[in-house]
Amino acid sequence: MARRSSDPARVREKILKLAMEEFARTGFDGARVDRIAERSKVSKNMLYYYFKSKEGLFVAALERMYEEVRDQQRELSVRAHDPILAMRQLVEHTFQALESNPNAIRLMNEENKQRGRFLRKSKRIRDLYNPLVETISFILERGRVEGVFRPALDSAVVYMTLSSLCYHYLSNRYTLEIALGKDLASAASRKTWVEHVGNIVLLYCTAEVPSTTAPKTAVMRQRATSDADA
Amino acid sequence: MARRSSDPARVREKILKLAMEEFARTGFDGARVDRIAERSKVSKNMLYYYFKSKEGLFVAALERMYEEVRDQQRELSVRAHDPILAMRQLVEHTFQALESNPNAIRLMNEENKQRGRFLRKSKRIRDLYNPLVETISFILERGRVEGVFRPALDSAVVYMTLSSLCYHYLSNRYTLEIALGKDLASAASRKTWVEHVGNIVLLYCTAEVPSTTAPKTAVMRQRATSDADA
DNA sequence: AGCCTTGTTAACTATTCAGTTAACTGTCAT
DNA sequence: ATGACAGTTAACTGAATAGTTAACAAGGCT
Repeated sequence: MARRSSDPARVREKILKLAMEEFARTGFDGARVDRIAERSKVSKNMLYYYFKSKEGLFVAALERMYEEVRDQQRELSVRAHDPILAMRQLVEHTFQALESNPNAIRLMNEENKQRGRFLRKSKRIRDLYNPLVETISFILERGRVEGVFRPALDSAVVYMTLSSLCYHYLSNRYTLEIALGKDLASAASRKTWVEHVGNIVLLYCTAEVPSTTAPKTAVMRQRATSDADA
Repeated sequence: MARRSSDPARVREKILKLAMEEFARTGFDGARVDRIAERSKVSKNMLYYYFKSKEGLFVAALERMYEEVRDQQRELSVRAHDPILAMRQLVEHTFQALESNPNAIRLMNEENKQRGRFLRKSKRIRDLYNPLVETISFILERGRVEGVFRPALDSAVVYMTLSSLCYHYLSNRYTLEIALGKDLASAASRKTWVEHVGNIVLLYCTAEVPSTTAPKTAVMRQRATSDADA
């Protein structure tokens, strides 16, 4: 026994991956250290060897998740296009990113449930900037210069608006379905919602540059295709 | 021992109240039956006597929470006023209701985390309709008749929009603060955000009734006071 | 060759937790 | 009055859980 695996880094990595799954699936309190060990096919003490405690492992999982999200958002480069199209693509990208990474939503929810107590423990996470906000700034500036967006738009507000609308739809699917008696899981519902989010964000960005009516017309031309509305 | 309390209903009620606290604070997995019993100052078996199991207690707590939320929303009667003002008041009310009832947010989050598994167990909850959607319908209709809102607005979409924007701000405060490096807890931030949500929703409701420009002007007059934006 | 360091296992421990049991106590209908 | 029933308690049980220990195995350094 105690045979040496070829590659310790890989073992650590495997534990981390399985931990992310477990923590995302069940939350911190629901997660079972034994289960993570079993699934990683290493002895439980390995988790303690590499991560020191259940909390240590959770923080490591969170950090990794944030890094993955950042990398995913870095890959986005809608920057080339016209601002209205770019903003619409950014909304779509944001929604798709969240949709395709449910673990990220669940881990963030867990973190909020714990009132940010784990975030406080990780300088690493606190230092991880969010490239999405920069991308938004870029698009807003471009739009302002071209005269399609109003001036003095705050990228943080735009970020919060679009991410709230995308995130909540996915994160609170079950209670929303109860409140509305609608199915939100279907591809059709999702598509309609994403279009709605795009409309809303663009409406906000283009509204009231009182001298120009041109931009608004542009948005609405696109809106026409989508607005049967969920 | 085994002294008889004056009022069994009150005992049951006390257990339920403390259970709501505990489940909201720590989630289902983090909640401790012993702790609820201790705080309710009854023996643990009382919880099992009245609610059968930890799950039974959780479902009862959820049901109660939904009833409270519904009652709270019933009390709202912005119906009298002009539609634009009414919508703005409705947004404010929604935000305040969520803000003043953090347990509700936490229990709903828990329910979503569990993929609606407890909702499925409670016909009671599934039958609890949400009066807010009706109120929105009412305001939208009024607005349509008066020509300030566009026709064919879907109340469910308006509901999802405003509740996402209010809920997410409160529910995901910690991760949002990390992403943006801003304080969202201050009264000032909250006020600005609520105004922003009002603006966005009204923008959506009033946009593109192409013949009339009057309503838009009305919205914007109000917006002027608020839009330093978060 | 020998030994220190890193990686690894299996078995153990102490505690915590959901749920159970058995006994007891007032109250109310007969 | 009496006995069934609803309400209540304290103590118990068995399983699960986070974390620990001791021993050991393979490379690399001297």
